[in-house]
Amino acid sequence: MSNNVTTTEKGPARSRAATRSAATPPAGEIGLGMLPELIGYHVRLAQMAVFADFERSLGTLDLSPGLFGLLVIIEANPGLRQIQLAAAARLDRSTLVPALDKLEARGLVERRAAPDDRRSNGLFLTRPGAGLLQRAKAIVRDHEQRIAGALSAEERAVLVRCLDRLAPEVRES
Amino acid sequence: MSNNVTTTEKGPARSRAATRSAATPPAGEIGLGMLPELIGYHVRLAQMAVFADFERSLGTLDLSPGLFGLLVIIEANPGLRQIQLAAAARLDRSTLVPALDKLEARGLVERRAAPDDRRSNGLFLTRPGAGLLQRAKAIVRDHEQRIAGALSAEERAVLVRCLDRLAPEVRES
DNA sequence: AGACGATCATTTGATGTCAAACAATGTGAC
DNA sequence: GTCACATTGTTTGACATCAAATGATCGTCT
Repeated sequence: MSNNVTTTEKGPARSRAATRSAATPPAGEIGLGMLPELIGYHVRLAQMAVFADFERSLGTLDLSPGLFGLLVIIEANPGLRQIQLAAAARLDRSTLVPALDKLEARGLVERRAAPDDRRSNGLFLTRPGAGLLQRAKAIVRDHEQRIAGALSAEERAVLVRCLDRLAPEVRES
Repeated sequence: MSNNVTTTEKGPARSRAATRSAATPPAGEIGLGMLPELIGYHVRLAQMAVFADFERSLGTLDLSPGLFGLLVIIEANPGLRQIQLAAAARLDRSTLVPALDKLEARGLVERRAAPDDRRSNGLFLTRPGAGLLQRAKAIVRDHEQRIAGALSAEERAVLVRCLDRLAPEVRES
């Protein structure tokens, strides 16, 4: 079965093939059209490269960039509610549930019933969680130097400032 | 309610809470710890903001940023093989399959059996696909102006050059 | 020619994400 | 006080993505 698709058409589509020679890239290279003119394209490539290195670095601790971010925010705000953590981490609150389940199952985070509101949980790092986070932070600082090593301190500052000014309409933070 | 924070801890967590005052956010605000010091954090926020605007802009044409990119690359390289498109778009070839299924179902793209290799398909824009892409490109140019409107041409160039120099070790392109 | 490994598209499974629906709880209007 | 509505965490469903396995085909080596 396999080929569901087009396959054996021979008819009208043929004419389009003629245009091909005109737009064909120089040789074995693949053209990207207007994509390199778009800032979002470069942002996406940078994001993928940075995250790949981030993930590889923290792999030894079995932490993803997302989980690391959650630990950092919880450490900075002990007792945080899930909905607040979701907002701070830019995640949907439903996305947070399995992530916290994982962290809690590993004994890194605790959900304690909030005293004033029985709907919500207060989030806390356990002692092992705090310890792991310290090691993770050191690794992340190394990672930061590695990925931004080609940029001077001033260039990094300029980069961050430009990034923060992108798409101001869409940012609610 | 709001202030989750310090307040009602009594147990062992208290010691940690002590260190907290140093890093405590001003008031009802939620602290982010070291995250804002990380370039990857700002890249991620920028990516989310840019893609949100991108998606909103192209929503009228029912195109996602990813599908738009595929159309652009196919237009620039008629007859491209799926594996080549996957590499150019930085997608796994298995991810490409449902995406092309969608584009083909909408009559925007054609998979034609390659003449020289019966394993692979040549990808082509249909006439409606090319027409839709032209409209999408115009929308994307508007989007580009909107998201980068706060940056001068020179700043944009600097931004892109800095982005492209991030994580050089991980980039194979 | 035949056989073995490589390559291409696809299928399947696992994961991360959002959105909608839900139950429990809180808040405000009356 | 009671009832309607809002909020919190969770469950479920849809979707994008990667990775591994599969079937068909290609290339090569002998």
